[in-house]
Amino acid sequence: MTTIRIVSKLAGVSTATVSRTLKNPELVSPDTRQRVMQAVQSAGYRPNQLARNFSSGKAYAVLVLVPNVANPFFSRVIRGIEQEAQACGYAVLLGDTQGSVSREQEYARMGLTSQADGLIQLDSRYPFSPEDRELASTVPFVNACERIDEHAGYPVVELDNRGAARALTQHLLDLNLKRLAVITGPARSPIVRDRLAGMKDALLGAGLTLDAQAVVQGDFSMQSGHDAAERLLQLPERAQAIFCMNDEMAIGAMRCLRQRGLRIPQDIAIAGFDNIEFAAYTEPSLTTIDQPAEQLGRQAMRALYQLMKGVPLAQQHMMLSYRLVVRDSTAIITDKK
Amino acid sequence: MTTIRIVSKLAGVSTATVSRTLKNPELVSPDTRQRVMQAVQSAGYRPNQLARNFSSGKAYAVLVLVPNVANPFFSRVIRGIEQEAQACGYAVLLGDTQGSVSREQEYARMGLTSQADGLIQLDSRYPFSPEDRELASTVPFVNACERIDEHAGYPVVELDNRGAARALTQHLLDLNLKRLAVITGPARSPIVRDRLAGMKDALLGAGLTLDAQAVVQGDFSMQSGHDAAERLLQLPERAQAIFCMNDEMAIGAMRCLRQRGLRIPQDIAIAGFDNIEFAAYTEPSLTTIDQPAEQLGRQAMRALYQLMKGVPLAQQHMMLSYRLVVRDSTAIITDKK
DNA sequence: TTAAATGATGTAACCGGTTTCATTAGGGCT
DNA sequence: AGCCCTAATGAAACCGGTTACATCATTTAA
Repeated sequence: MTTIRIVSKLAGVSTATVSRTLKNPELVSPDTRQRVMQAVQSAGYRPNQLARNFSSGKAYAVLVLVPNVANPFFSRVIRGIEQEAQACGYAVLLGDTQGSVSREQEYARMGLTSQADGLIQLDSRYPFSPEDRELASTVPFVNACERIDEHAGYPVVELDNRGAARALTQHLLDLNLKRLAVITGPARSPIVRDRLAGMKDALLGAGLTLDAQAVVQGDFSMQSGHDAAERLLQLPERAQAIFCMNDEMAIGAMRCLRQRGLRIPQDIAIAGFDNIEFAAYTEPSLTTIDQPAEQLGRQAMRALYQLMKGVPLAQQHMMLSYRLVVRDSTAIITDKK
Repeated sequence: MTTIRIVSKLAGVSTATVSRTLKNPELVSPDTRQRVMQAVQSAGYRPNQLARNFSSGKAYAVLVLVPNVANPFFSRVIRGIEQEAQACGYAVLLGDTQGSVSREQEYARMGLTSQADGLIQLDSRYPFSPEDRELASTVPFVNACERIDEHAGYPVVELDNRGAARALTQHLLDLNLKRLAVITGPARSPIVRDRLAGMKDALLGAGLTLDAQAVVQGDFSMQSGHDAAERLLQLPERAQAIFCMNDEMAIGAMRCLRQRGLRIPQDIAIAGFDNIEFAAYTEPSLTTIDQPAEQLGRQAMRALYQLMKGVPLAQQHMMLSYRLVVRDSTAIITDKK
């Protein structure tokens, strides 16, 4: 391997000068600069990044913890993170935790060993193991999309989930649909609670309440949406609309409803959340809340970058706004008064 | 930061002994070992991975180049890579190239600067820039899913695309469908050519040929599938079945057909490729070729691991087998003779 | 004319592990 | 007792950059 010493010999200068030529050319006289560049060229020299990192004590890499890269929403968030990271001169280390706490903790350790300069967690858990907590307190950390439960205190970039759920519910109410059902995600998830709260906000405003039986839990998978819809159909009184807490579950639910011969939205309306690309291509197309996934990722990375530079964040809690996307799955004609 | 020297002081031994205790405990006497572990504990010592990497000359990281992480197929492949990498003690660096050659080359450079010990390319291009080629020849490299065009010579892990396309086409022919159309991907892609060849194999076997007009090019996006279907419908004679080279385009095409009031599969059958999760939830559900995406990823990572260890590969060309998944989009009842 | 400031470059320490080689102590054998 | 072998440990080099500090030449200011 060609090292800086070889190049310095070739150019007849010291290693310091070679280093300077490459990093701060303005500190070197023009003709020395030229001689060095010449030597770099002819030797095919590439500064060893490992040595640079070691020397600077930085890895120039951030670790992204995600429960599942194959999830269409998360993968978009990661895309956003990646773009911003690239722009900041950072590489992205991927940590697919598969929802496993131990894998998460194992990955998180990379923050303590300087393998990653910062962490972005897309799940609702503080990733460090209890015994690592104290050391971990100095590791730049940002939480995105999901909010960490517990006693918070971590920077978080998320959607206005409550507001979004409220707006979506209001949309359903505006269609004169009064008996609403909801397919939630895992109960431990703070965003599920936020969205539920938003839904109740809107119902309350209309003088309605949510029947406990009409709240069914899923796990954000299509299959679970399908199963949840099945359970909802067994209730004595059929809901007029189902609000699903992500698009995948809505897609699963829609399939179940169609199999039962129900027409969407005439017999029952459906709404999702996220606005994944497929939502526009379902039959019927899916009304949903658009989450600016890439934006969320970029914003999280930007915040992390601040932290890594040692700049305190202007605000710990960054909330991005949603957009209601009305499509055919709630296309009901009402006579507006 | 706690360093190995601090720990060595604490334990009253040399740094060498601390290092040995952590990496080769059997070289250290039991009571020294205990004393060192004690010191490690009380100091909260974590060996700096940056220093380890530098010292060993390895980054213990592999770079994955992907045109788009948000693609459901690629993200599954990445999942497979990640799992296997984790098992091999390697981290995964994500390089989303967005199809841009320059981003690709910029990332590939990480292989030359020791930031990554190996590369996996999921696109059909050799990622190094022309001036880097010579140096790059020593960088462990594996190509997966897509095959690099040119003068090959790189290890590749891919599906038996030709066989799969042949089987799928045969399935359509068995349903007594004779006028077939196809929505392809970008013409430069070798897998597109392979699949086209497989399709022609089957047609030839049935004494049929593919009408040049019935071959329409897409770009693997849903929108392009929609548009391509539109074009196919404008042909004088309507095809009886459309073979789409991925599921997304099939989904786009299906949407177009339904908008035109055509029934699937009665009026026109549809088949996709990949078997992404959504294929089972479309209306009607989609007949497709199942690609073992995670498998492809794992296999690619395993091959790369071999190369990084310096073990030559038993075979340069690894082909995984497909599985035909018949669903409703080709559910046509035929009277079997 | 001389002191001080500036610019260009070199020397060598440094980052935090790993590892080679040397040294020492202890055990077994003749 | 004397020798050899092995196990345990330490001293120090090393990995390849970066950078603080020293040095020297040249210019500027007084």
